Amino acid sequence: MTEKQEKILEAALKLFAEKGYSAVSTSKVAREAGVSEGLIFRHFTNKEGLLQAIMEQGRERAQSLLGGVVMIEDPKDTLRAILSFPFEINKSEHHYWRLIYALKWQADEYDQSMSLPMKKIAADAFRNLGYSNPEAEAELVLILFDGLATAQLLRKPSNMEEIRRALFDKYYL
Amino acid sequence: MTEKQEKILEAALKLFAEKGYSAVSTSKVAREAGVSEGLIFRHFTNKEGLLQAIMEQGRERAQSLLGGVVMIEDPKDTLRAILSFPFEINKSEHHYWRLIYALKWQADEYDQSMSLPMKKIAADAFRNLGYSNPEAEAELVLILFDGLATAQLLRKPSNMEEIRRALFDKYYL
Amino acid sequence: MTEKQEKILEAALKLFAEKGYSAVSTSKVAREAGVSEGLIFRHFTNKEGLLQAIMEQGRERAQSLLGGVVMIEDPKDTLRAILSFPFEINKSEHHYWRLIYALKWQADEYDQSMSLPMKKIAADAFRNLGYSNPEAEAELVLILFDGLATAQLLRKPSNMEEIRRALFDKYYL
Amino acid sequence: MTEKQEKILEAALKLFAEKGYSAVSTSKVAREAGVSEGLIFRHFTNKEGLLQAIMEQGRERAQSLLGGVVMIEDPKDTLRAILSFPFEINKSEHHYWRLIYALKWQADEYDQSMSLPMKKIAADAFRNLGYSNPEAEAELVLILFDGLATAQLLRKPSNMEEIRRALFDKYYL
DNA sequence: GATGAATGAGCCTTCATTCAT
DNA sequence: AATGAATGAAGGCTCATTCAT
Repeated sequence: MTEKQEKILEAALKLFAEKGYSAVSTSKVAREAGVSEGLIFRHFTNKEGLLQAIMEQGRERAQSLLGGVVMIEDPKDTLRAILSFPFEINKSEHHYWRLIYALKWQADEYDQSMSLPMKKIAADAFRNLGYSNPEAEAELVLILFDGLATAQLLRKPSNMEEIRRALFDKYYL
Repeated sequence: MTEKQEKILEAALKLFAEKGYSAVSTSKVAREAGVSEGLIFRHFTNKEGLLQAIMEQGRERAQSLLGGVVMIEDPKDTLRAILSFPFEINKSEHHYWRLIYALKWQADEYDQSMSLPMKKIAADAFRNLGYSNPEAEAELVLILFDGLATAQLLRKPSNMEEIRRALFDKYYL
Repeated sequence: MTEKQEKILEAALKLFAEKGYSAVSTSKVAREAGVSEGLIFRHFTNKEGLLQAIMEQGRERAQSLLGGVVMIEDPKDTLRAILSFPFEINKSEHHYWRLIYALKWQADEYDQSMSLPMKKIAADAFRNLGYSNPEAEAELVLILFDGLATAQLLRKPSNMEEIRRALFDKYYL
Repeated sequence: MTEKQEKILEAALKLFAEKGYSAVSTSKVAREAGVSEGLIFRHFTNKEGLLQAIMEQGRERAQSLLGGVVMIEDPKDTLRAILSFPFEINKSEHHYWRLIYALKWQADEYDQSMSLPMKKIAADAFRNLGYSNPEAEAELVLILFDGLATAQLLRKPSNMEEIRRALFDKYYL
C-alpha cells in the first residue's frame, strides 16, 4: 500500500461519507487526494473497487473490535460492550460508520456480515442471563445498535451519557 | 394534479427509495412513469423539485399520523402508539419511509421536523409516568424508533411480534 | 391581425433584438407577450415564421421611407436624406433596426432588398452632381450608412450632431 | 496548447463566425474539429470559455496591429493605415473579424477595448492636421471603419479599390 | 508508478412543436 | 381563437474509464 494509495482511500472515505457514493465523482476524489485521475483506476480498477477497498479496511477494523467482545466472559459485560460501541465512535471511525450506514439504504440487499455475528454473541449473553426469548432480545439489541449509531452519527444529541444510563438501566447493566 | 403528474411522483418515489436519489436519473423516472422526460421538468421544474414534491406529500401524511398521537390521554398508550409506528409501516408507506431514511444520510443537516415534535410528546408521557429523566428517555424512544424503522425497512426480521413484546416489557406496556 | 398577434410580434421583436434570435425561446416570447405557447404556432406556424412576420412589417415601413426619398429632386437633398436616416432612428424603430443588423451577421447570404435600391438612388444623385465615380461613391454611402447605424444602435456616441456636421462637410451638404 | 486544442479553437472560430455563437452547438464544434465533445469542456471549461479563448487570441493579434499604427509619425499615414485595415482583412483573419462583429450585436454592452485606443490615435492625427473638430472626425473614422468592415465581411463589393480611392480623396490622403 | 489528454455514454434541462380540450 | 399538457430531439455539461507517454 503506497502513500498515494492511502491518500486516495482516505479522500474517498471522507467524500463518500459526506456526500454519498454516487454523488461523488472520481475526479473529485482525485483532486481531494492530490493525485491524477488515472491513478485511481490503476490501483482500484473501478469506482466500485475503490468503495470495496474502503469497506474491506473497515470490515477488518470492525472484526477486530468484535473479536474483543467474544473474549468477554461475563454476559452483562458482553452486552455493555456491544451497546457501548455506538457511544464510542471516535472521530477517526466516524467517516467509516457514516459511509456504512449511508450505503445500507442503497444496497440491493442488506449486508449481514456485521450484524449476524453480533446477534449471535448477544443471544448467547441473554441465554446465559436466563432471558425467556434470547433471540428476540438479541434482535432488539441490534435494533438499539442501529438507532444509537444513527443518533451518534446524525442527530448528535448532547445528553448521550444520560441516554446510556437510561438504556443500561433497562438491562440492569 | 393530472394523472401523469401522479404517475411521475409514484415512479420517482419508488426508484428514489430503492436506489437512492442521486443514483436515479430523470430519464429512468420518466421511463418508469411511462412519460416523456420533458414532462418532469414542466411539472416539477427540477429533479430536486420532484424530490421536494414527494417529501411534501409524505410530510402531510406523517403529520396527520402524529396528530393522532397527540390526542391520546393515557401516557402508556402514547408510548405504545409511538413505538408501534415502525412495526406498522404498510406497503404503501414503505417507499416513502425508505426514502426518508436514505436521505437522512445524504442531507447536509439533519431534518428535525419529524423527530422534534415526537420527542416532545414522548417526554411528556415519561414525565406523567414519573420517570426520573424524561428527556433522556424521550431521546431513547427516538433512538428506538430509528432502530426499529431500520429493521423493518432493511433487515426485515421474521419475529417482529416477539421483538415488540420484548421491547414493550421494558416499558411495562 | 388580432390584438394578441400584435402582442406576440411586439414581444418577439423586442426580445430578438435584445438577445438575438436563437438565444430567445418561443416560450419566453409567449411569456413576454402574455399569451400561451401554442398560440405563437397557430398564428405564425414556426419560430422562423414569427421572425419573417417581423421582418415583413419592418420591410414595409422601410420601403415607405425609401419611397419618400425617391420623390426628392435636388440630389444634395437626396444625399442629405439618406445619410440622415441613421441619425434619426427613433425609439420605436430602434428594436427593428437592431434586429436587422444583428441578423445580417447570421444569415447565410446578405439581404440586398434594402441596400440595392438605396444604392441606385445614391448613384443617381452622385451622377447628377457630376462625381467622377458615382458607383463607388454610392457604395461609400452604403458603407457610411452601415457604420452610422452601428454607431447609433450600439456605441451611441454623445456628439452625433457634430459627427453629422463633419460628415456633411465632406459632401458639401 | 495541444494539437487538439488548436483544432477545437479553429473549428469553433469558423462555426461561430458563420452561424453565430448561440446557433452552434458544442457537439457541432466537436464534430467539425474531429474531437470528442467532452474534450471541449476539459480544455475550455465552458462553451463560453471556448468563446473567450478565441477572443483572447484575436485580441492579441489585433493589439499588435494597433501597436504598429502608434509608431507612425505622419498623421496622414496614420489615417491611411487605420482606414486601410478593413480593406486588408485577409482570409485567415476573416473568421475572427466576422465573429467580433456578430458578437457586438448580441453582447449586453459594447466592448470598447478596440475602438477606444483607435479613436484616440485618430483624434491625435486630426489634431495634428489642424482639423477644427478632431473628436467628431475621429468618431467618424470609427464609423467608417465599422461600415467598411461590414462591407468587406458581408456585402463584399467588387470595386473595393475604387471605394478606397473615393474615401481617401475626402481626406486628401 | 504516475500523469493527464482523450473518449463516449449518460445526465439534467430546454426547446420547438403538436394536440386534445 | 386560445390554452397548456405532452412530446422527442437536442443542448450544455459531467462522468467513469482508457491509454499513450
